[in-house]
Amino acid sequence: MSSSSVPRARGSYAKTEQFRLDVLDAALRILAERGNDATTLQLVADEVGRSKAGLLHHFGSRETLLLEVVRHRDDVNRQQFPATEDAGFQASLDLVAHNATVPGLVALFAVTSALAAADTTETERRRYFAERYARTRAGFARRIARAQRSGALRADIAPDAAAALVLAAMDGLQTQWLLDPSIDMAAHLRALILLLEPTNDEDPPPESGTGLRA
Amino acid sequence: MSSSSVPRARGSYAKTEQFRLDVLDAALRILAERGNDATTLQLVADEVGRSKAGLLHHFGSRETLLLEVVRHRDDVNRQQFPATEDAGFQASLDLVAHNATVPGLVALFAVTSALAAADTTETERRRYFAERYARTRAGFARRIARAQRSGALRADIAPDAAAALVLAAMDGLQTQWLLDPSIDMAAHLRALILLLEPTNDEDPPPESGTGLRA
DNA sequence: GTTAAACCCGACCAACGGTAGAGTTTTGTG
DNA sequence: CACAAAACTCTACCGTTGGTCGGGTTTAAC
Repeated sequence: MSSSSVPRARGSYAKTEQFRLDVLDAALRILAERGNDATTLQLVADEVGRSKAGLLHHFGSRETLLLEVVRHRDDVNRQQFPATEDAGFQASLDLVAHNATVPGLVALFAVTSALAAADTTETERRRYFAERYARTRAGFARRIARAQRSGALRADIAPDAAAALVLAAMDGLQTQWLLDPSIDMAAHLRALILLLEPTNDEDPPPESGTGLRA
Repeated sequence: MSSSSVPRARGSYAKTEQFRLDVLDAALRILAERGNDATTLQLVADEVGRSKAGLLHHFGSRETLLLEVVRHRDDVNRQQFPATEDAGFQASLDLVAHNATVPGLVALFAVTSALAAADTTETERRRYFAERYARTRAGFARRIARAQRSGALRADIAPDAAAALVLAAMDGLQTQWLLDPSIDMAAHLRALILLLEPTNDEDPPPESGTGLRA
């Protein structure tokens, strides 16, 4: 009775995983150089030598495919710039500095997060970004609260507010930088972090961590 | 020879201007409740009792129409929340508080500005937002510089950096708020402004202007 | 080796933004 | 007022797009 009537589930083929990665890679390349609207399923399919219908079989819809690209890049970034618990905002500053070398990727995130935020229904895209922002904010807030207790950051601002501000600044500066590449994202983010540090003509903190003054 | 062969130019019909405003109004309504992708020319045309081709005659393309919606709302906002030269950030705080009542409008701006920033070619949309951001930033920077000279704001941050940060925070907080309406945009923006003010346990500034402490 | 799930694609579809062209309305001018 | 032409408006049509469908092919578990 155990091996009848119930359709046994099976996994994917061996080469499927690699194929999916190839697609995400190709999609990212095309997105970066042609933009959101001009990135069609046909173009991506041609790039990987498959059919449009084949892509839809694996990803379900164009929107899901694009979201998977974002998700994958998030994973890569998270491995490359791990938010270590003690390094303050150094990881964030490194990430911002790195982002300044990959405008296509920054543009993809800007567009996708905006579309997610503008979704009127509860889509997978919206869920993903809502959870992503909440998680990032919580991580920032936790580290800020600790830094405040140790005296490394001024304590007259709520950790949640400071976390939301740092995250907002990173996002907003990206938009400004895309529109005008002379904007220095990392420098401006450092300026915000300096504002969060105690005024050092009254009680010098243990150490700064950013080593830039203005 | 003066009145021959040269086609004399003429203006629009009398009712055209009102029609264009009706279209922008209808488009904004549909955008707000259905989102960017679901807002089709046919829907807008039906809403104003005209044909799709009629709209294209007046606006040239869908993209231009959506940009005109943004441009018009910008004009309205600029009249309703004029950036008075002496009121510090009060006008910005009022605008942010007002925005918290019109999510559809906020979403439209978030999506359009992101798309503009992601445009790979030099589109009208991109030009508009680039100029808009540059102008806003310059206005902020000028008022911040003056406030620094008068001692109302701390002077250990470059006015350009502070201006970029305030603008970035306004943008970034909107995205966060759209994804999670429990985020208090105005409160967090006030928190940033407080960071920009001098630490008042050493040299009390003339007056605060925001009247909130945290 | 057999079976069924996973894969893959050509053909098709509805909806979209946009164009073409012909007819109608408005408006400046003689 | 007459009239010419710009401005307007629509129906019909087009190419592309994302997505579906059905049937063949490949892979993998037993």
